[in-house]
Amino acid sequence: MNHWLVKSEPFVYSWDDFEKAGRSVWDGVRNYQARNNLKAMQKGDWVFFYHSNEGLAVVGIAQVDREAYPDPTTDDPRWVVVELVPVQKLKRPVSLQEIKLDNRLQEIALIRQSRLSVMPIKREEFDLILSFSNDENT
DNA sequence: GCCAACGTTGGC
DNA sequence: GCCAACGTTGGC
Repeated sequence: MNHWLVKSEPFVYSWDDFEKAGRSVWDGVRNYQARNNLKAMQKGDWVFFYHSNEGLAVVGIAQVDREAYPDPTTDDPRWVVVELVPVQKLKRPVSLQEIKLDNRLQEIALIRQSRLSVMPIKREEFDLILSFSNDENT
């Protein structure tokens, strides 16, 4: 069981769009590192849904429902997609700022490698961010 | 809107 | 195989 974080620009595809649709084919990834992460996803893995550019926060939890297969939006065989389903919206969004402020989260790719759009995240980091969202005071 | 970081491309 | 030029992403 692995944990991941994917980014989406909310004015292109937001958590609400995702929830409304009930499922998403995660296409358009054109970066090898991100692609390799997509390929490593297994059905049932947990995935944080992060709003980039606007919002700048983790907003919800998704789950991998279908593992990598060729990206139907291109003939190029190098690229793949996975299918995600929404699990639940976070009680409150956890902002990038908060993540940056916590010593225990300094190693996550969201900070270290800000341009990567699909990244692995450690279980402890996942749990910590999740605990932030359940804490009204932060 | 700007710019830093980083990936990709192409000339040599 | 190196590196300059260029494009893209994403935070600020």
